[in-house]
Amino acid sequence: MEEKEISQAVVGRLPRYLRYLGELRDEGIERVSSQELSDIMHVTASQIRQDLNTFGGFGQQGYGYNVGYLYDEIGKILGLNREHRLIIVGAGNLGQALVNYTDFERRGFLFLGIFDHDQKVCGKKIRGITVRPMEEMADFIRENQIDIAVLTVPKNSAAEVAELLAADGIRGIWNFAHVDLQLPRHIQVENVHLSDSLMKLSYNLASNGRDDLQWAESGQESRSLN
Amino acid sequence: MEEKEISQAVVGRLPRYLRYLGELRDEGIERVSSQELSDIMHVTASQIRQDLNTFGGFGQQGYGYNVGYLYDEIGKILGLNREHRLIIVGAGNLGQALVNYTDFERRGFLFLGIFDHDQKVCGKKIRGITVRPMEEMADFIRENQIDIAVLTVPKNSAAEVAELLAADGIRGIWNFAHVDLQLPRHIQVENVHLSDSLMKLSYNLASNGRDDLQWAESGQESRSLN
DNA sequence: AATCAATTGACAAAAAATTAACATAAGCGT
DNA sequence: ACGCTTATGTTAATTTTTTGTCAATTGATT
Repeated sequence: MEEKEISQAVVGRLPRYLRYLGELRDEGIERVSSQELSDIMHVTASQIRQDLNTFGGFGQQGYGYNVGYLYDEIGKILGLNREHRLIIVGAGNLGQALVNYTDFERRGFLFLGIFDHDQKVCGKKIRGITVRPMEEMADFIRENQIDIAVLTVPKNSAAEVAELLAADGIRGIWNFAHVDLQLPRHIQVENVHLSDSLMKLSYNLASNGRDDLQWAESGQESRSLN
Repeated sequence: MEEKEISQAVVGRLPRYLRYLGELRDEGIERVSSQELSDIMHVTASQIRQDLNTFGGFGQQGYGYNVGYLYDEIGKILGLNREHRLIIVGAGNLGQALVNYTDFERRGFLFLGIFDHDQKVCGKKIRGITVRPMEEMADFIRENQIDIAVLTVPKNSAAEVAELLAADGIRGIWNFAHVDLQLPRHIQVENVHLSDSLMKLSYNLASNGRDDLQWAESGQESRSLN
């Protein structure tokens, strides 16, 4: 299945390509060259071509790239062509905020369950989804073929809960807890360490004045955040 | 002031060093070698020494690093020794969740104001902070010496609001809106593009089975955020 | 049909980041 | 005090990432 080990740096840029291609598509633009995209996105045309070619020849010499086609292909690469079934673990403020953010659903990320240790919030409904006690989680994951768990529990219980999730057959964890999870390698972990991000901003404020690139991309770090 | 242009890759790793050093310190451990830290954090000892030396010689040959001292120094580098004064712009679910997350305050990031366009939420109190109308924002920023704005408005109004903030003298923007902001270079922007992060996770699930590193760092990265 | 302009995909070069190696300095034990 | 061990800071090597270049291919134009 796998070809030759694609770097996370490249993968991290794909969502941004997708976003700009979506905008072009919505404007009714059918074709785009790497140079045009370069001008809009402020990355080199060479990098765009290199990145896209990592996954295949989506363009045509002398023509450029078909916006709609490229959009779809990148979406497929990112796994957006298939449905993802998620649960939120930890019904605190952040967990609730994520459930209420409907953009994810439009991308095929379906929030199917919410779990919390606290009996007081169990039973409460958030956007139509009932908060359930942790005890029901294992069965729920299996019965509803959940593949991703969003971990929004306090940092001191994160490791423990993550191990439960791993045991219950979860394939990926979107980790908002401020710890590094140690799990079997077949389980994918994507960290969102908000305080790390804020500290990076703080650093860049402190070491001010420098002519940093304003146009960095998120993650990796943009530079931002990432 | 500035020495020789420090890479964002290095900066992005500092918060993680800080986190592990804080844990060691809390355990009462006074000294640590790059090799010990390497074992705990799963990065090479060489990288740790290289990273730390970017900012100065914090260690001592034959001894290692003093945990408390190193912790403090990294904190200073990240600007955590001084107070940061923030406002939240956009009192939606995410904005409210961030205000309620008290860990930031412990690091010296003080939420002093919340602003929203919607008259219905104005006047509401979130953790003691009153939501104010956007019209009052400019004065508030000046009167309270706000340096960072947390941008949690919908993506279609983000650019507009960001320009207001820039005009009002904000120095940094922590941007949760799913757009790239185009602002004067002296304004630092740190992006948190959550959907990008989720797509990365989706990719790594799709291209499964690969023996990806379980121990990647956030941002950037890491394969996280950032 | 033939030429011209545009633009990719591939390869090469350059730059950046990571890892390795090692000389040097500090502590520790005898 | 002396030698041995430890572990940094630094330089060098390696690897990865990014950027530049160009032949080859397509579409447009005459």
